Amino acid sequence: MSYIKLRNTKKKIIALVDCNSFYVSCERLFNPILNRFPVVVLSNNDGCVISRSKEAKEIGIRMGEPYFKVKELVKKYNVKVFSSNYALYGDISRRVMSTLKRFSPNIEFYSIDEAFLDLTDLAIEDINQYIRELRKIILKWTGIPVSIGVASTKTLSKVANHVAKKKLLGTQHFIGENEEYIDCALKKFPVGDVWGVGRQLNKLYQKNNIKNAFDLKNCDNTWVRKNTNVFGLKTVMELRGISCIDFDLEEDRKRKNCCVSRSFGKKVKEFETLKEALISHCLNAAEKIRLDRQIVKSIVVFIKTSPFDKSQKYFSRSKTIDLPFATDNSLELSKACLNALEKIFVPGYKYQKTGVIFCGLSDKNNYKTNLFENKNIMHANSLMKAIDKTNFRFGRNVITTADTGFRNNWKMRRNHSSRIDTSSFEFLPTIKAI
DNA sequence: TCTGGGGTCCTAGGACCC
DNA sequence: TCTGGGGTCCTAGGACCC
Repeated sequence: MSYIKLRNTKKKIIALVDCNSFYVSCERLFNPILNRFPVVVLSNNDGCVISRSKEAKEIGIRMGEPYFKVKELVKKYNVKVFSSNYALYGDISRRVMSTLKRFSPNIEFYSIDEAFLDLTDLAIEDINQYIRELRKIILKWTGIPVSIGVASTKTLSKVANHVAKKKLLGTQHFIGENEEYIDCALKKFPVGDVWGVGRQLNKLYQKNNIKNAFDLKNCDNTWVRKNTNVFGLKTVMELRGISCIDFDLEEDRKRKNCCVSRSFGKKVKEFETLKEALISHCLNAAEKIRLDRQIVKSIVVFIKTSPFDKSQKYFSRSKTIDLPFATDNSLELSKACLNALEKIFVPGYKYQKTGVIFCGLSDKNNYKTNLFENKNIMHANSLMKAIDKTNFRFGRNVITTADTGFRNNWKMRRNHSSRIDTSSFEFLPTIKAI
């Protein structure tokens, strides 16, 4: 029985390059004194720990843990704490990725701190030496330490990468090794840590006595397909060394959806404040899609209370609005958002979050204008261009609509920002020549 | 007091049609 | 008027990732 089409039986050589404690490494790059301390970076709103230095991991700070729960540890061990600075991390990420691109044209930018490289067709004599060299060059050129795992499939290269990190080797490869060597690593690898196995699948596998990656590799195909989905089976095949998760090589891949949402700094009850936050998110999303030259035909607006708040019943509601014409016009979009919010707002709740999702984005260039569309569309286009240009030059939200308000009493907490800005001269390091 | 945000993909189930 | 099977398309919700 064959569920999955196998395109190419030739064994591949796939490297996964992953930046170590990426956000922490970025902060340390501009402030080397931090190398002497445990460091953590917090999520938006200073909510959870999302990046930890090696030392922070060692004293027992867990990934994703709420900040207020680790404050004791932070104090005790003098941990340096930072609010996230995505502009900085994005910039450093681009430096790392453009360095990697020199090494293989077949590269998939998988996330802000990870990339897959297809090395199959390169003439590499000694793979081990090659990836060690690669690691050294990235550190030298960008200042960011990385780990590299190499194997014949993406899933196995993820395993190799974990092993490299855990053993503090920096690199680990499964290419050219015999089956027993790989199996030995898989036996020590908890099934819940396998790429593609989340909380639910882990629960299912544990219940069926599938404890590690080796157990999963040897599962019966029919059982896996019946009890999970096609992804589940692809993962199993990949553990066997059969590549079935393709590379996405599209470099300027455009997003299909665009979501902007934030938790509030403190809970919000009034419609007015919800409105101000929502419109502000809507304007940010609109600016994002204009930057990508995309337009949107349908939007979802949502409001919700905190699932952790025991003082009230959890409440969450959303509304989808289909626009008469696809657009990137901030004014049209905020009008639609407001309309949706009015329909879903229920007074009496302490809200934690609101947001907007632009769904099914399409390319503005391919869009044919409609006979019934507003004749003022050209004017609207130049207005949006003028707003975007001004905001780019003088800072975000210099020009905005009155609906976003002036009180800003919904804004998130950001008490530990390093405020590093790579486009500012102020942050250039000073070198003393003696 | 304080628990992130932004994506992608899959599936089940409903609506609709022949 | 009632009944059945099978196909397609759409959508909401869930699972997963970093």
